[in-house]
Amino acid sequence: MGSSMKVHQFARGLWEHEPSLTLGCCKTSSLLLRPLAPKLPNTESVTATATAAFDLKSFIRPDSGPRKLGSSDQKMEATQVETHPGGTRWNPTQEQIGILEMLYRSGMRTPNAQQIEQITAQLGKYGKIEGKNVFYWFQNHKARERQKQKRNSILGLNSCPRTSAATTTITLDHTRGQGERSVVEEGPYKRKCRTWTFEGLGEDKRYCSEEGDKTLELFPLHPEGKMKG
Amino acid sequence: MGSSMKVHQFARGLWEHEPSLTLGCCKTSSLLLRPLAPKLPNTESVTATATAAFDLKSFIRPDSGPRKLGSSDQKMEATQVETHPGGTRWNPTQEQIGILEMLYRSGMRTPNAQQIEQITAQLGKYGKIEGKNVFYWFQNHKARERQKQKRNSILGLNSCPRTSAATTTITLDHTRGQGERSVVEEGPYKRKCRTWTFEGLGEDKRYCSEEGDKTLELFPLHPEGKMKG
DNA sequence: GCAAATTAATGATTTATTCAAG
DNA sequence: CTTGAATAAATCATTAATTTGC
Repeated sequence: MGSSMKVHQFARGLWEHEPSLTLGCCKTSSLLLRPLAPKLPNTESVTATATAAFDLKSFIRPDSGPRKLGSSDQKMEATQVETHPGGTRWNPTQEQIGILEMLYRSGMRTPNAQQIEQITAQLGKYGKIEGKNVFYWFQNHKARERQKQKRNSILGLNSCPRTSAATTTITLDHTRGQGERSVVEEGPYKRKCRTWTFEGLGEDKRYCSEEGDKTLELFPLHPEGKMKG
Repeated sequence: MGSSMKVHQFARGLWEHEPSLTLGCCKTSSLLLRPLAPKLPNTESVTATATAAFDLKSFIRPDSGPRKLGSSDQKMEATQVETHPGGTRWNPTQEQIGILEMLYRSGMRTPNAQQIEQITAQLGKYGKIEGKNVFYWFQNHKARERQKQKRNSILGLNSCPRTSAATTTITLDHTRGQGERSVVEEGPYKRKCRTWTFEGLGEDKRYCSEEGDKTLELFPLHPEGKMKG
């Protein structure tokens, strides 16, 4: 709402070729952040006051900006390419796919971090792979199996009464600890239950102090910030 | 490519009370995987062959498994509970919200891993917080601002012609290096462009060897497997 | 036989929905 | 009712297949 205040203008130049940046302060008392704005009253309307020095700039950092076309000399950034031979995206090997499908057929659908770690470790023996690849694979495979099934149920609604015999989808229990299911999840988008009741379970600390800062450890996506070296 | 070779057998152990499973072959020539099924013609029909020994069992690991009812002795896996004092979900402080809104108003929408890391580090000074909280906050805030706006455009379609003046959503460029936008993203679900074409960009190695194994570093969600200490 | 041009798959993201804690 | 968390659906954008012209 209110907000008024201007936001820094930033050099439009667009990051890319190191835009002097000047990230506001930094240097001295970097990070003021106004330790304790009493209440920061009525919701947003953030009045520009409050909040803090802090300079978004230090965050924003567009990273791999636009680039679309032009930009001609790209400097290449080169050399970092290292391995990463031809592809940008994961290109699974037959072994990897085989194992993943096996897991899928055995009923696994949305492996948790721990499982993904293990799977990734194993699949890594057959080719380059990252945890997110495993995650995405399950997401996509699940979704595509679903739509494939929907298609079939619409088109062949009559033929093939039952006895599909093949692929019965073993369905063990990884799914989500449901009691039921076992029939190849179909139906009109039914959710089983999501949160896994893992009340206990690590999750300790993480007061976000300076240290390990594993916060980033396992959260979302966005490959750009691969944090690299 | 080919690779073939075997996968270690793993100690069955876990898997609760190992359900015979017998996922197809296993045992002898573990991991045949049919190095190169010429075409694997008509889609699925997975035939059960292929795939491999490898023992899902070692992966699956029901973790927080079913639990819902029955299943009685769960072995508990216990001890992992650790801290995780009173709350299950992030409870942002005023400072944190203020900063996040500031960033949001400045145009940030989907911060990448690096940005999230920084933001988390900062916000951590005002209270417990994890990277995923930041991520989710942006996701939700964006979505909700959008629907709020949709509501408004439908309801007040007439009143308040334009000149909303307030919050213009500065929109710098973090968003995604677009050229346009700047008008408060609205409209009927319009996408701007996504992939950043950052061909170069670190991303080096990660052949998933044994070492660092940062694979898990930044991938999806699923808090249970917090991997903890 | 190949390589450009198409098309089919499918990896990676983003948006929309849903759930549930507070 | 608000909103953190998570999942599903919709999209994009590459990559491999496949086709086509020479």
